[in-house]
Amino acid sequence: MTKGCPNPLDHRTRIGQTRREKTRERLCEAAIMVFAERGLNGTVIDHVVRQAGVSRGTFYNYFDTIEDVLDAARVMLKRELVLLVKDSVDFDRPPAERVAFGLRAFIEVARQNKLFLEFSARLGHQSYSFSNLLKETAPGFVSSAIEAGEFRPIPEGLIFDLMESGAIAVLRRLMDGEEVDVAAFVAAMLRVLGLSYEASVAIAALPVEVPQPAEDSLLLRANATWSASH
Amino acid sequence: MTKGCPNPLDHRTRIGQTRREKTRERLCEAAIMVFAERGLNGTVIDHVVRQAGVSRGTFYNYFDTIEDVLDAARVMLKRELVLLVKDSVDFDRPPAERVAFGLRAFIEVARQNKLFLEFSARLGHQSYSFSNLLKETAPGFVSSAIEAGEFRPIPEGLIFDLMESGAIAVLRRLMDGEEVDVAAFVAAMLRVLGLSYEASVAIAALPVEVPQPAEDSLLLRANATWSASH
Amino acid sequence: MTKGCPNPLDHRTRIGQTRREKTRERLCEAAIMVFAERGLNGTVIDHVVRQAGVSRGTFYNYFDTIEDVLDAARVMLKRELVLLVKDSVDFDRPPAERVAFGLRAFIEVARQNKLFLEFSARLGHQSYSFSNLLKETAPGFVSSAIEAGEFRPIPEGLIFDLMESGAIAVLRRLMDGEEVDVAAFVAAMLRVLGLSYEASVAIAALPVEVPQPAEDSLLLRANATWSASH
Amino acid sequence: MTKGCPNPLDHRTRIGQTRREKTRERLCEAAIMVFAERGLNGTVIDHVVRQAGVSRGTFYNYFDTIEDVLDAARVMLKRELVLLVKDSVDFDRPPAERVAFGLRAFIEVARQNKLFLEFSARLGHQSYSFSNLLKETAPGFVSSAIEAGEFRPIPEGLIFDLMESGAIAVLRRLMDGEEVDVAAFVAAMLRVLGLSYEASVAIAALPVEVPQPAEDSLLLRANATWSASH
DNA sequence: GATGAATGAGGCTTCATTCAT
DNA sequence: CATGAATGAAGCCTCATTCAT
Repeated sequence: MTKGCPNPLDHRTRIGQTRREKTRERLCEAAIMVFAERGLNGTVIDHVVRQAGVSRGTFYNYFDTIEDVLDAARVMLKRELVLLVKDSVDFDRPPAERVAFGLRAFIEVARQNKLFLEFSARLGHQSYSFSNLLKETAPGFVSSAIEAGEFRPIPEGLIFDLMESGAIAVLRRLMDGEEVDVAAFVAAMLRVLGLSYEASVAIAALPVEVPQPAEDSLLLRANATWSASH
Repeated sequence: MTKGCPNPLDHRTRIGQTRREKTRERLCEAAIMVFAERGLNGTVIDHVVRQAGVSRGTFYNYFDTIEDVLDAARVMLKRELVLLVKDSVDFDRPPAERVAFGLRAFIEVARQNKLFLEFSARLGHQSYSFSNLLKETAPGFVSSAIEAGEFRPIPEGLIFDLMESGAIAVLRRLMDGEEVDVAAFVAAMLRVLGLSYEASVAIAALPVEVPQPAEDSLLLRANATWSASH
Repeated sequence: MTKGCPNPLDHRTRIGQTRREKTRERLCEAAIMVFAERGLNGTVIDHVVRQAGVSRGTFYNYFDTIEDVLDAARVMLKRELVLLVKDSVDFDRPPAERVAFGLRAFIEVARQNKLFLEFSARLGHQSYSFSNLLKETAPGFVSSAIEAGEFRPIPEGLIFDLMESGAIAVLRRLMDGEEVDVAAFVAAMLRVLGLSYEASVAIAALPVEVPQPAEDSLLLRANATWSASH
Repeated sequence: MTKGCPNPLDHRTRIGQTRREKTRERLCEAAIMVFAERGLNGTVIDHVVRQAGVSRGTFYNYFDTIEDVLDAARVMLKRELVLLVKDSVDFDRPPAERVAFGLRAFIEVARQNKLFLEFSARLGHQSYSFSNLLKETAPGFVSSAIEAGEFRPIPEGLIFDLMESGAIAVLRRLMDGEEVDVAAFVAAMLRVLGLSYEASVAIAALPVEVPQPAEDSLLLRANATWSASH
């Protein structure tokens, strides 16, 4: 209550927590870069701490295993991606278009963000996964569309699995530098959902606006740091 | 001692090669079992040689790295699978049915052979892969069907990727003990190829005969040994 | 605010010293509990500061090493024990009875105070030691009794060593939950001092009143806290 | 069965086992030296392997922890000591003399073998222990003597504990370079067993022949190596 | 060829200690 | 004084690889 001299303990605590949070983020960012480059199995704690510029001991103040930091990194990435993809989808459009835009937005973000591409492709289904993203972005979305007669019946778990595993297969090709017909992939998924061949191709061909990550986003910052050294 | 064996060196050589081949197979079999249980990263050479009942040094007489023995094991498995799946497909049937039968045969073999299921699901796209299998079983098969108007246009690489990644996703669910609607998966793939929803569902529902591996096949022998200890 | 406190600096200093002393005691108490549980080698500074509820850095304001805090704790315990055992010994009794009472009082205190038992048994001869206690309680006591013809000649150092090492062996058995014939131990020590078998057994069998630690003693407080979590 | 060419496998196996046993002994010997110098807690695996002149990895081919090698070393030492002390005791002598000779032999061996002294004193009751030695050398020996009326009643466990803890206290004094009246200690133990003061002193004063370890004994070899570097 | 003991680089983990706030 | 984040030395342990028999 004393003006001009708030509880010094609180102050110290706040400072400490801020610093703590910052270090944690540095570790996650570093982990993303290392994972992107070496995959989960090629990554050891030493790589991460060196990339983060902290000491080995510091790592253990925040995580117990290399998997733990991957989990944390995944969560951070996912948070940003959900926002990003959500932005790119117009909720007034019919379900098929929303699926098409979401898938393409996801792939385009990866295509334009090499770090993210490597991370997602390499980590495969262990990484942030599209199906989870879809579930979080729009839970029950497919089911309702099926009930509404927009899609034909298919188990929701299956369509999520196919989208995720398919998207990762696409990213893997992109990472290897191969040409990929993204529209064909999107159209295929739409047919899985019951659309006719013609409709699937038409909707998959609609122009899509690729969402741009915010200037200060983890995605952009990490990509910048990472690209600098490649 | 052997009548009609003029050159003892030849004999010894032949005997030696037989023994050599047998040891190699033992190592591969052992590797499959260990990989099925622990995945690629959990597996170390010691596990394999102990399972095979040979000495550590012997391993290096046949392979250089743990990946090498995995490769060899993959090849052996694939050889058996190609035969198995080929058997189950009647080449007089229309392409859609052949795709449906092939996919289902593959999944059913895995469902009935726990060792193979674990191996394929765990190794994921690193394992023997379905798309490779498809390519080897019937190269150009999809393209011709497209040209013949049986399927609608789609890049051959893409459809292979989707089938492989989708099939592995299915196996992973099976391995986790989840219920999987295999027919729905097969129907989805048929729609990707351009069939109508009704046709896809109808063909996916056709009864399929699961091919049985030969008594002395690697698949069956290894599965028996492995199941004995689980 | 305090009436009759002319020099605020003195006041602050005094307050500070009080606080300082209290923190020091908290650390010692905590150390005793941790040592009792994990022994010297299993104990790390972190355990102690967490038990004491202070920060890691604070530890270094009071001690340099983990051994230092053990030393301090030992001193505190010993101070209390000397008083306790002294109370239980009637100085008008003959030397043999005083030895018997002292030994039994010591062992009974440990028997009734689980924390102290674990601490003493685990730390062994590194802990507060009985021979030191004896020396401090009654220096020269044995020598005089020998000169007075109450005991038979034996090097004072040796008898102290035997009592200490023997008592700790007894405590160790108690800690392991074994039955221990304390009277037999006491009688044995009396025979070492030259008493006849019959006399030793008779005196060791005399009823002894176990001294009770004061309500606010370190012994009782720490034991309470510690017992609460076991 | 073939003369002149016994099974080569057997031969190799035998060679291997011999080598294996030798390395194991080297590690134990090394461990004894290191423990003697630094105690259990000051000893780390690196010290032992360096002393043994083998690689770090080799250690793990034989033991899992530093405690394990201590156990093994204890067993080896004990085996030698049992023989040594047994030799020094004339089984025709009365029980009191046998106890006296055994105790003195043990202490004299330690006094003349610096390595063994340090090892026993430092490891304390964790080390090879006298009471175990006594139990193994002559199980039930004390009980029978009590029944025969040679000693007075005392729990066997207690007398063993007192002898062990007392002997170690004596060794500790010796290690610290203090003068120790070994005869007084032995006499004390005899009085514990019920002998009169005069008898105890008389028997403890009997001349004792110190047993000499065999030339190729672990005790002598290790002591030589160790003394060379002190 | 087969064997398995020995090796040592590489990664993991703990914990005493420092120091800015 | 108290705090706790950061540090890095020190020890632990695994495992691919070599090599004498």
